[in-house]
Amino acid sequence: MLTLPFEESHMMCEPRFGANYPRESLPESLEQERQHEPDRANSDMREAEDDVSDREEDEREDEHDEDGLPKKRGPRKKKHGGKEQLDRSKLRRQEANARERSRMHGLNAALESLRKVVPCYSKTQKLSKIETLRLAKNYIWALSETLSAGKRPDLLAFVQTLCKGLSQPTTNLVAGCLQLNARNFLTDHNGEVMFSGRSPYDAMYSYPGSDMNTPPGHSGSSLDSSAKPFRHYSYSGAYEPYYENPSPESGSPRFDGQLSPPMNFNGIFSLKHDDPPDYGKSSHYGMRYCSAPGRTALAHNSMYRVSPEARFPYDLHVRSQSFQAQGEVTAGLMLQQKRPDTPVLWARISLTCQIGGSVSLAAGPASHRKYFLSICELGNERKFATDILVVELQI
DNA sequence: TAGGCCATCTGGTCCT
DNA sequence: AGGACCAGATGGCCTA
Repeated sequence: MLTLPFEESHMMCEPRFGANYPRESLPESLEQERQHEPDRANSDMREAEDDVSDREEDEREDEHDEDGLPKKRGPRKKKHGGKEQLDRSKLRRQEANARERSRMHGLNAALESLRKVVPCYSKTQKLSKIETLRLAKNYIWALSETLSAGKRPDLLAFVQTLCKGLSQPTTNLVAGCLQLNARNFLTDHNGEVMFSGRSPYDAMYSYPGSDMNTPPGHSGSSLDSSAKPFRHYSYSGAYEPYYENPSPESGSPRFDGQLSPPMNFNGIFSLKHDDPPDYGKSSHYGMRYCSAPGRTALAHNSMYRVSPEARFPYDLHVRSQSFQAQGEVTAGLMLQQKRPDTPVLWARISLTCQIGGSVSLAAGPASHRKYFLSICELGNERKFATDILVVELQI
């Protein structure tokens, strides 16, 4: 960013505007403050210190008290020696700057490694330092709570704990990050898993059945309707070392310092950042289609409507009227949130078509206001139109 | 354009 | 004495 090569650092060491900011122009009060509270002196005042220190020393020689006697004073500062000493002083300052720079880089590196082990790691959209620290604190807290509870927590409670004190954008990010991982385990209205695809994370890390891992007596959360699709907690990877592997040091691949927590391992950010520039900035949301190269657009005039079940202050917009469907197609549906102050924790979307073929529901992070539909096995060369699009959002 | 975030410089303080 | 650490100041970049 502003990093300059060390060779150029001497340019930065020059007084930035102190040289052009004569002390005579300082307000008297500031000048007095500077003398009596050196720790609060502004750096611009400090800038010229080197240049004026000798002059100050000379001026003090003439200071006398009310009785005309020389003021008592402490040990006098050593005057700058010759040019050599001045150069040495500058050199030491430059070295100190370099050390400080290096120290801050180390600090930033540590912060970066922290970013990688808290939820929502993204190379392209980094959490700020303060948000990283807050999220890390919340994450530790949430995991500690989970450990002391001895059972898998409610998703909502977990997310809420994670998001405490975070800014709204970070809150959205975290919530969305968690929920997108759960999209493959969503259930339809009958409670059946409709999408059996496996995410890269699933492929890498075996996922325990919730029934096997639910401690006795844990009959689900009080938010049954909302939590139902997430009975396989997407964020369970964070707990799996605890549930599956009693010893965190026993070689779990999840926290080897190389991988982000599983909840980040689903490409949500790649989706996000692969967006065209105008996509993310658009205030209107509609259908968006992401198809692999070579896939053919097969259908047009898809019709959508929000079912009466849609019960929230959202608008549904169709961005495009065509599907590209051959083999598997992923389409994106975006919703416009009328009340951005109200966090939406998850979305469930179901889609039926006039033609045959399996249509899977999908869901995404409501907080990102993007919902990706997976439409599989629609068949080749067959046009179709969607009949009903049901969107449910949990607020 | 204001505000947030950041890197850097800088001097003071503490520690070895 | 010198390095580490800290906090204030400053200016650049980015975004709403």
